[in-house]
Amino acid sequence: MRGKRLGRAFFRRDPIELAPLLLHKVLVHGECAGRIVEVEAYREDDEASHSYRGRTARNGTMFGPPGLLYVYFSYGMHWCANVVCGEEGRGAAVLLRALEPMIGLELMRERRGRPLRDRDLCSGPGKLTHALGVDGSLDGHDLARGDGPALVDDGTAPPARPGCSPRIGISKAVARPWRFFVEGNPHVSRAPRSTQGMTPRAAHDLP
DNA sequence: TGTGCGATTACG
DNA sequence: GTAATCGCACAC
Repeated sequence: MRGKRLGRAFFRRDPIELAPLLLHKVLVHGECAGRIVEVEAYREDDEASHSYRGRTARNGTMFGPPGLLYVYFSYGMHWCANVVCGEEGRGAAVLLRALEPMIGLELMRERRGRPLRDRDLCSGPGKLTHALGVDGSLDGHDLARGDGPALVDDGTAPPARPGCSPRIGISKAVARPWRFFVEGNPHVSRAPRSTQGMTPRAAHDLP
């Protein structure tokens, strides 16, 4: 994987600004790598965010410095990975929802344990962590330095016009269109794979 | 100390 | 459409 590891300054932004910038960056872990094609922004003043009611045992990592990996256990079965962002102590993060597999597809298929098409390997937040071997032991890992998982810029620019839609699987703040994805990419987790004419700017005025 | 439910997935 | 599966957050 040729490219440069993203440093802490890159992550020191509002999640709604950072989220579309993460599209086309590459998540690297061990022998596997995949290009980010779908993310969701979660702000601290956002009822759908784990950080909305302040720091707890589960979400402590969200309040750490930007660039930490926040990994939590979902539905008693799956791990989900986020990138902590904004100033330290804020409680903002971007959820990684789908990757386009690039390297280590056979290992991904082996981990996932099913005869899957490429597009089924990492097309969901629980799927991508499983495929890349990311679990709770990596909660709090610093993506900005050292070994282990990294976010890499391989020179591919983010999409000029990312898709934008409401976030998936939440029951609060459902109208906020803070899910961003690579329009038309087959590795995106699920419909809508095309934008609904929403813009993140408009979202700031939504309940 | 009890319990409802979730930033999901896979299968019928 | 819905079972699986369990830790967390908050009510009691």
